[in-house]
Amino acid sequence: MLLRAVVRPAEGRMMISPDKAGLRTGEVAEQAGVNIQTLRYYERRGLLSEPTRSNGGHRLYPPDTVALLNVIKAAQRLGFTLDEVAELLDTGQRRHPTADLRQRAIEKIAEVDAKIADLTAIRTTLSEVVDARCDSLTNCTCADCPIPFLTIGTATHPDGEPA
Amino acid sequence: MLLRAVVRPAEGRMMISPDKAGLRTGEVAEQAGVNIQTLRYYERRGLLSEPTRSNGGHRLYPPDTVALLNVIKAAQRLGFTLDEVAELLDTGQRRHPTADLRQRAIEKIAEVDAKIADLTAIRTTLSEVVDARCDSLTNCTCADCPIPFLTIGTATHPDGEPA
DNA sequence: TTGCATCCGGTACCTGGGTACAGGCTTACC
DNA sequence: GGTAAGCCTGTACCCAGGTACCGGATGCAA
Repeated sequence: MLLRAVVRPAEGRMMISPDKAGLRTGEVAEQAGVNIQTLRYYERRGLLSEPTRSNGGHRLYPPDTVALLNVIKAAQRLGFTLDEVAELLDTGQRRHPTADLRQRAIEKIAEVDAKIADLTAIRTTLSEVVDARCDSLTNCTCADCPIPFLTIGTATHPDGEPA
Repeated sequence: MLLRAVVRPAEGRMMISPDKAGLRTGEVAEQAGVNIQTLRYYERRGLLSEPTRSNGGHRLYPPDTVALLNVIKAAQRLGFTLDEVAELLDTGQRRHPTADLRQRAIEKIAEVDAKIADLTAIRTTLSEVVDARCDSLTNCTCADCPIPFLTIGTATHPDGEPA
């Protein structure tokens, strides 16, 4: 397992989990910076597998859960939906996933490249705007106006799916 | 006005708008690849200004509306919310917007740079996955596994706002 | 002037990604 | 054993960004 979470020693008396038992929802939520409800939401969505439980039914998470949540958050910020993340994680846990994982990775690279290209284009435009050559988004009076970044971006969703 | 829409001659008998009157909702929607409802939604949201009307109350859009919709769609794909787009467009139409527009552009550049950095990081990871060095997202057995792209991405939303 | 496509406003609904709340049970320290 | 923090399930709600549907009015060509 490569996702090694940094499990800090618990601080308050309430937050100390018994040795070896696992992290409680509050601990995981705090360390990962997410809401407790979000943990259960992710469990429902299949992003987190069902953790073990205490005798009383409280969830006890393995310590690498925090790192996993960071993976999820990073992937989300990069434009992957929760379904895609779930799928990727699921794929990553199967027996001989190599070919499948590779294929998904190849597809994702194309998407990522398209996004980078779009962002780079708009970044260029923004820079030129900052360089005071533009005074308006729609009524710019400057000569060789950079604003029509309109033409970019059509590659991000090549299949025509809405953004 | 720099947004020059390519106004194709109308094709069917139903879709011919009277000369000079402007484009009808259906024409705009079709040419821009959006739903008619979306046009009215954007109008409510302030992204499209209220078009002129026929005597009977039907909307008649200026021809550059199609190009404007392409701007909106491009900006959206790049992670701008409709509110942000509306604000930018609005700013662009004011009397002396230069300083304001520049400031917004500067702020956006930082965001865009962060996103590009994130995407570049994940792209690298994906490439390495494709290079067959990884067989799993969460249980990879390869030596110097690239998968913890977990650490990236925290710069995209520096103010802690959710993704 | 009829007939059909299109458009109108209004309202309700949908998906994705969460959050909040209620009412009750556990945990853990004293 | 008492007590407060924390957790449980279930359900409802929120926001963004659209979409769908309704009953009725318009546009326009034949």
